[in-house]
Amino acid sequence: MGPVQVFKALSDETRLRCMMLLHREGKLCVCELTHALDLSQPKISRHLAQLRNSGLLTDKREGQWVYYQLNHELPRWAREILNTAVVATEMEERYRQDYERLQTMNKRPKETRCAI
Amino acid sequence: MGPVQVFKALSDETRLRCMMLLHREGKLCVCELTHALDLSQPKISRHLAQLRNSGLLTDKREGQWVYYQLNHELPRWAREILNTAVVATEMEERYRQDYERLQTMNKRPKETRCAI
DNA sequence: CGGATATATATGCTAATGCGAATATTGTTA
DNA sequence: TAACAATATTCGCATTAGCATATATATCCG
Repeated sequence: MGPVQVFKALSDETRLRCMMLLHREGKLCVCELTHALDLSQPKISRHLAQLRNSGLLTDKREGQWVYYQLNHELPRWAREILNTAVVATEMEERYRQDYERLQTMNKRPKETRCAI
Repeated sequence: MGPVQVFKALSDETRLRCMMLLHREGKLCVCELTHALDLSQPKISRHLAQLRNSGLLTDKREGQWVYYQLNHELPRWAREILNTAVVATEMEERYRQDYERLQTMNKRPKETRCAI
C-alpha cells in the first residue's frame, strides 16, 4: 500500500465520509454508516469493501453485524494523512451532519456483549 | 478546494511524482519534469494542467518556458498532506530516481535572469 | 520572415469508476 | 424450518480518466 493507493481510496466523498466517522467513533457497522450518511446500503457496502481492499479498514463480523474500523497496522504516514483529513473536514458542514445523524439514530446496535 | 479534490489530484502516480519534485525544487518547467520523470511531454503537460486546475499548482511563463510551482495560498491542511506525502515517498525508489534524473539533466534552462 | 524550441490541445480509443436496482448470502430468532 | 434483518454481490449502464499520436500555439533567434 503506497501513498497513491491511499489518496485514491480517499478521493471519493462517500469513502472519506466513512473514514472520518470511523476515525472518530473507532468502529461502526454498515447499518450505522448507512444511516449516518443517509445513503443506500449497497452503496455504503461497496465503498467499505474498497477501503478494506486498499488496506485502510479491517472488518469483523459480530453476530449479524459487520463492524469496520481503521486498520491497526497502518504506517505512520497513513495515520497522519487521516489526521490531517480530520482537520480539513472539521470545517465542512456535511461531515458534522453525518456525526449528528449517527448520534440521533435510534435502535442503534449496542455493544451489549452482556453475559458472555 | 476541499480534501476530496486534493486527494483526487494526488491519486495518480504521475501527478504525485510531479508534486514531490516541485515540493523539493520550488519551481520547474515542463521540460525539466518531462526529463526527470522520463515521460512524454503531452502527458506531463496534461497532468500539470490538472494540478493547476485543482488549485495545487500555479504556473508562470518565463520566456519560452512555463514554470510550475506549489500554490502559495494553499490552506495549512493541504500543505500538511504534501509534507506527509514527502515522507511516504522518500522510501520509494522511483521518486529518488526522478530527482537523480533531474540533477543529471544537461542544458537545463537556467534562471539566468542576468542583466535585467 | 522562417526555423527551432517549448508547451498546449485535439482526437480517437480503452479501461476504470460509480451508480441504482435486483438478488444472493449470512446469521438470528421464533 | 421459516421469516426476518444485515450485508454482499451481480448486472447493465453512464461517466470519467488516462493514453498515444498528431497537431496547434507561443516564444525566441537568426
